[in-house]
Amino acid sequence: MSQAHADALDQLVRKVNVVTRLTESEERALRALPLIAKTFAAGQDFVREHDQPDHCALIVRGWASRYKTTSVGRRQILSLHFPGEIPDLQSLLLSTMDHSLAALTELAVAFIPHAAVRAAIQAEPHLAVPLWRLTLIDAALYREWLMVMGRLNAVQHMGHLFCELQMRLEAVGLASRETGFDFPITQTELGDAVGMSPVHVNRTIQDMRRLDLITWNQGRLLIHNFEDLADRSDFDPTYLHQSPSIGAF
Amino acid sequence: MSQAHADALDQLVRKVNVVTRLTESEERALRALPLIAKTFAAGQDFVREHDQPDHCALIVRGWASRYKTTSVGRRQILSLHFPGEIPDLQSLLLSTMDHSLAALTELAVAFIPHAAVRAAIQAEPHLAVPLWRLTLIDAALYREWLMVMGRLNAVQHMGHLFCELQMRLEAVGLASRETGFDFPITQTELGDAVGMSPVHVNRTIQDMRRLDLITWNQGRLLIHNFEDLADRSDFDPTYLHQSPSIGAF
DNA sequence: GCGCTTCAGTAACAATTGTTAGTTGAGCAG
DNA sequence: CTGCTCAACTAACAATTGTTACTGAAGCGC
Repeated sequence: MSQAHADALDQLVRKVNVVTRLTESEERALRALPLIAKTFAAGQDFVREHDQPDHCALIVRGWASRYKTTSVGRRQILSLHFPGEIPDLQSLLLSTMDHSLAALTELAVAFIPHAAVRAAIQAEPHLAVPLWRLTLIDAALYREWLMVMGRLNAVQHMGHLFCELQMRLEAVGLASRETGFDFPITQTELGDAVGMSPVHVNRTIQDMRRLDLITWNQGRLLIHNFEDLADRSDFDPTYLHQSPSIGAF
Repeated sequence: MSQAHADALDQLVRKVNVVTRLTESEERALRALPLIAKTFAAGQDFVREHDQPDHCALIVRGWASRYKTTSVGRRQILSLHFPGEIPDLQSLLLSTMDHSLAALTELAVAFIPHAAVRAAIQAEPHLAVPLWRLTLIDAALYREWLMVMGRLNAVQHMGHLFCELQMRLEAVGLASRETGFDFPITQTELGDAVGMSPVHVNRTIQDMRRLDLITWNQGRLLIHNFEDLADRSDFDPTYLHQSPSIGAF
C-alpha cells in the first residue's frame, strides 16, 4: 500500500474515533479497505444526483460540498466535508443519489468499492456500528442546519456555521482557537450554504466585522471569541455527537 | 400478544417493506419485538432533548413532530411522523437526544427497549440493514427540507410539504388522491415546520386557495391536481426512496 | 346562556432579504 | 504591461416576510 493510502486511512480511523471507540479488529478491517485514488479540480462534481454509485468517496485532501439544485438552477449546499469523511456512505444502502457532491477546492479522493465495504462488514459485523453512527451524525447536522435556517437571523446563522466548522476542523487537527482555519470558499458559495443571496452574505459579514466577531481574509477565518459567538448564535455542540464514549452496541 | 401489539407491528412491517424487502426471518425478528404501549395527549413531549433514552418509540396512532427550540423559545419542527414509523431509532446509536419528539394529536406509542432491538440484531445481523436504511431515509428528508427552506418561495415550500405528506401517507394507506388526508395541525404549527410566522402561513394558504391548488378545512387537506402542484413546487419523489428494490446488502 | 380560550383570518406597518447594476482590485495569461 | 476574469463590495430599489394588534367564529366548562 502506498503512503498516500495509509495516510487516507489514518484520517478515516482518526475521524471515526472522534465519534466511536473502534476495537482493534474493527480498525484492522478499516485499514484493509482497498482504495482507488483520484483528484478533482475545484468546482468539479465527483458524484451526481441520480447516479447509482458502486463505491464511496473518502476525502483525502481539500473541501467538498453536498448540494441540490432546483429546477430553475438555484443551488443549495446541504453540508461541507473535510479529509477523513465519507460523504456518500449512505449510497451503500440507498442505491440512487438524491443530491450531488462537488469539489470546493482542489480535491483528493479515495474511492472504496461498495463490495469491499460489504465484505468487511460481513467479516466483522460490528464494523457496521461506527459506520451507521457516522451516517446518523450527518443526519444530526442536517437537523441543526434546519433549525438554524428556519429560526435564526442572518448574523446568528453565519456565526453558527463558523462555530460548527471551527469545532469539526479542530477535531481533525485542521483548526485552532488562536489561528482559526482555512476557509477556502467564496461569498457566493457561502450564500448557497446558508440560503442567502451573495449581496446579503456580504452585508452580514460586514455586520459581523463591525461587531468585531470575526476576521476573514486571504481565505482564512478567525473567530475572535468562540464562547461569545457560540452564545450569540445558539451554538450548542451536542448535535455534533463528538464523544466516542459509547462504542459498544 | 394483544391485538393492539400485533397491529402496531403490522404497521411497522408494512412501513419497512415500503423501503426494503424484508426476508422472512427478518420479519419474524421484527414481529417478536416486545412493546410497551403508552398514550399521550396532544402537545405532550414523549422524548426530550438531552434525554438518554433506553428505548425507541413506534408510533401506533396519531401524528408526532420532531422539533428543536432556540434559546429564545422559537420552535422549529424538523419532521412529521405517522403510524408505523420509529422517529427516534437513531437513539439506539446516539446516546443523547439532540431534539425532542412531541404528540401533535392524541398519540398512541409502543416503546421498544433498546436491549430488545440489539438482541434482535445480534440474532439476525441482516436486520440492521433495513433499520439503518430507515435512518438514512430520514436523513434524505432533512436534506430535501433544507433545499426547500433555502431556495423555494413560500407557496412552493408549502406545496412541496403537502406533496410529501400526500405520498408518504398514501404509502401507508392514510391518503388517497380523491379524498386527500387528515391534516390535524394548526397554522401556527405549520409555520413552525416551514420556518414562517403564522401570519405569513395564512397569507400563503390564501394564495394557494386563490390559485385553486388546495382545499383545507375541517382538518382535512386535498390537493386539487397533484402533478401540477408537484411541478410548481419542484417536488421530485426520488428523495423519499420509496422503492424496496434493493433488499440485499 | 356566559365567559373563556383557541384558531383562522386581516390590516398596517416595520424589518429583512433579494435584485439589478454597478465599482474596485487582485491575479493571471499573453 | 495589457486586457481579461473573478471575487469583494456597494447603492438604490423592490419584494418578501415578520410584528403588532385586532375581529369573528367555534368549542367548551359551568
